[in-house]
Amino acid sequence: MPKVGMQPIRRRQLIEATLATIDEFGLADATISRIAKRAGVSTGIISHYFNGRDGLLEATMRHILTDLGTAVSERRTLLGDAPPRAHLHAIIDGNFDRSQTSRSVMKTWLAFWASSMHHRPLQTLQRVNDRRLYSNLCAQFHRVMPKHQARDAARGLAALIDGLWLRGALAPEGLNVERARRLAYDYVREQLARVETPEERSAQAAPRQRSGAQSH
Amino acid sequence: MPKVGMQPIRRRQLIEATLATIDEFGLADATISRIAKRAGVSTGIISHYFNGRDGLLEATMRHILTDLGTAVSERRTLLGDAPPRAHLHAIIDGNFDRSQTSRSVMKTWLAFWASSMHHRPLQTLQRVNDRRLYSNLCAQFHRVMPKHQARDAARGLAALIDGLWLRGALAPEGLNVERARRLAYDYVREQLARVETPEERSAQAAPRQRSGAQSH
DNA sequence: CTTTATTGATTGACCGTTCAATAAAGAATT
DNA sequence: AATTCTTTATTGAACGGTCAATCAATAAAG
Repeated sequence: MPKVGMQPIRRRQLIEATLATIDEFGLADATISRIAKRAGVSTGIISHYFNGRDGLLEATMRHILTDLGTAVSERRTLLGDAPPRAHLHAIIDGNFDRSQTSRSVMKTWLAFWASSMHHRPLQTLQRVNDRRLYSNLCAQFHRVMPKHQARDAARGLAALIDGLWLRGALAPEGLNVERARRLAYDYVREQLARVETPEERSAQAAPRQRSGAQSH
Repeated sequence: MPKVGMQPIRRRQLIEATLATIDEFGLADATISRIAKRAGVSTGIISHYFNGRDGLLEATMRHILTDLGTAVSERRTLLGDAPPRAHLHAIIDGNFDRSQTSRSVMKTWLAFWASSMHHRPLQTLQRVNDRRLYSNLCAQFHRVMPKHQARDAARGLAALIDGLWLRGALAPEGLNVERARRLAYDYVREQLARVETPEERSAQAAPRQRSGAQSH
């Protein structure tokens, strides 16, 4: 066997260079020649390891998504069957993990969001991720409130997270992670406090869950 | 004077064609030849009326922003000094106005957001708009709560609006305008209800009710 | 006639991909 | 230990294609 083991090294280098290049020039002007130069390799190597520019971009998005998934599940596995609030906080914290809140990653995310509307492979990745966030949130809220209410709480929280994140990416001062988390926590608190609000309570009287009363 | 008065007609045509083309192909592939073909004119006309592609894109973003501003202020001028809740609802409604929730406009918005990170003229427009939304919200919340609390309420609501809007643009089923407005209304209600929460009350003293008794 | 409106072929720049050629690292052989 | 040998790694010039901008020429309205 000859010179081997370069693949994982080059892939990491190139994905890193892609993030930096998108950060500096934007997705449209992140040409393979710029990316290759930043990674310190020739352009041909990109096609060799990623089947061209599109493959590299897709791999870059996959990389960020994997980091996000890890950031969330690392926090949640520690929790076991902790109360919903703890899991919701863990999901929030994962979404605002350091790996997701650097300038280059936020910019790349936003670029991919826009691009995913017209690019099938990216669209698939983005939708899988969206649904995962939503259904994780929904499952936790559903532990303490009826399904229709849990759905709305999840929709609201998912939108709030994405919105904080989006505004952080666009704001000149960047994202204030601590404040973003606090605002999301507040939203969780309000939603959980509404569990037994007068309008919702009128139907039943179970102290913890209302497992019998889920009509749409 | 010879043949005159084409400018406003062509400008409207071309902006409309730009929105449709971005909707269909995405910003990166919205070439002047595609836009011109859709508008039924030649490519040269774009440079003639907009000083090139960038000018057309900037004018398109300006056009959407103007519509947004109109949608909001039309609703608010009717209100006079109505209570904060009414103004906040008007701002929400304006942001979810029909002119802002069509597929092509939402897609274009998202594309411009991403692009504005690397393109000065778009960045300026986008930031002016961001600040306008934030400070409008802030001013209304501040009428019934201390400034620091109003700021957080405004930050949260702004993020929620943008997030709902973003997720609507990306979701396969599109944006459910009614539901988005309801979720935003709910957020407003919760924030206004917190006006006299124990933690916040220690400094102030205004007559209000406790424990979730809101009027519509 | 004069000015505005409009065309569309041309031009120059740049981009992604390809591929023949070269380098380098281990394995096999001597 | 020196030598081929073989496979992977890597280069970068060449190619075909596309795009935005330009501009000389034409059309049309007063």
